[in-house]
Amino acid sequence: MTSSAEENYLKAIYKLHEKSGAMVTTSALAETLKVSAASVTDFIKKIAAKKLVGYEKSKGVKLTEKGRLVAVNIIRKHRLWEVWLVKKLAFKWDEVHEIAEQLEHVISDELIDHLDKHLSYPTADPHGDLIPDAKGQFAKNTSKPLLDCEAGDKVKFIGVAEHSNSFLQYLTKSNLKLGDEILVESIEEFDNTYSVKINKKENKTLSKEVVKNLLVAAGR
Amino acid sequence: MTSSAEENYLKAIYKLHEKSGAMVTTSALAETLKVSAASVTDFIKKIAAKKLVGYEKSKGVKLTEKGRLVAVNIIRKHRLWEVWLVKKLAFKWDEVHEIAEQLEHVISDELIDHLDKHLSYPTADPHGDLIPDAKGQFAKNTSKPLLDCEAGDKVKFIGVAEHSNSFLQYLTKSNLKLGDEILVESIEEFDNTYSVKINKKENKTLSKEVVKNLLVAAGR
DNA sequence: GCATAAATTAAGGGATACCTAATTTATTGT
DNA sequence: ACAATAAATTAGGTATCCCTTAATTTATGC
Repeated sequence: MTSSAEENYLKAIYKLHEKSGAMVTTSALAETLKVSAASVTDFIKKIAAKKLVGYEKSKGVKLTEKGRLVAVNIIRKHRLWEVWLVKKLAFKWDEVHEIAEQLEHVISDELIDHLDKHLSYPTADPHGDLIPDAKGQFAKNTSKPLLDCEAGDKVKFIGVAEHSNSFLQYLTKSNLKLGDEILVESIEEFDNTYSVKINKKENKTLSKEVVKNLLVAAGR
Repeated sequence: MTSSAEENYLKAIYKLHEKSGAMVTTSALAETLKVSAASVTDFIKKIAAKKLVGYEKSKGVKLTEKGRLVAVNIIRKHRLWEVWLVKKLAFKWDEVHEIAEQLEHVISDELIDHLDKHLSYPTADPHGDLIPDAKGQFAKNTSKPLLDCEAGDKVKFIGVAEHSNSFLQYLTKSNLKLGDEILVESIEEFDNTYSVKINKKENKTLSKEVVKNLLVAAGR
């Protein structure tokens, strides 16, 4: 049995590791989970005793295979619920995170299997984040930031690297949606502002901040 | 804010009151919630302090209007989730209770509103139990036990008075579903066994135990 | 190697929901 | 009416969970 708190710690460790590739530090966890470092050390000892993480004192933690499975399963549930909320319940992509945060802790593998089927086995959530399969496997990630593109590139908008409501709402307001085709017409070298054409129609200028957080795949 | 435990107490009080019409006793609650009577007395004091129940020492409790709203809202959520599980996720009617028991505690009125709409505002759950509206109002209950019918009556099977898996599975095995037409052909006076015809086709013999728990409405 | 930052230990707090045992209060049969 | 019995309450805890501050130890950067 894993409690919600445990699941949240494991999820946080997974995501922090994903970002840095290294062992996850106590302070990073304290920061993301909004608790004191002492609480983190405490809690880590508990989940280490359960073999969910490997812990090297003063160095940090990393997930064991067992812990990784729990974390990935929570991520799977979270993302499937988000798909459901958007696709079936007509929520906006900036409205689903908090609700999915609760739904992800509901226990029933059967439920998730049925939900997965009901949604026709989606591979990405409404923000383009990949959904691992029931065995914890992710499809290969083919996305890169639009910032890595050059003038002349024609790509497809498939995800966001930043999930804040304000960014999501900015995109909505700008009428940018997953699936849109983006043609890079020119890049201002001075400030990395991108001039792009969306879906062969609309011209837009995107700041570096935005371009950094738009994830795209080679268009075709 | 109400915790899951509180919600479960309120729901239990609601249902026990519904059954007996009287104040709900400590021992009845202890029995349904599988805790000691002392724990119930303890807990009751807490929810009484929150004005969720009226408490008369040694007499019992009843819901205040505030408590009734919380209870009815939980019942609403539970039943809507059950509808969803059966209608959209293809669960059987004997598989949904435990899952709904978890989902009912997820907090978000918006979520429930959207779910309600997604399901086209159902008025009954998969067992025929009425679903209160967002204001806590139930439609008028028109059902009665088949036991109250007489030979010659033609009625419609619209609910069950007993929710155990074994009874639900018995009905499934017997190919009896909500919506079926039941014509009472004869009643054995000795043991209250009913001979009925289902959907103008199939003849069945139903024991008193079964007949007591089949809820029907005047057919037409 | 020392100053600073990060992590850990020690000691404990508060919330939640539960328990047993002892006692009090109600109910019921005669 | 009252003794016997059943129901409810009080007293006095326990366990778990997850969190805290303060003090100390361990690592790291210059």
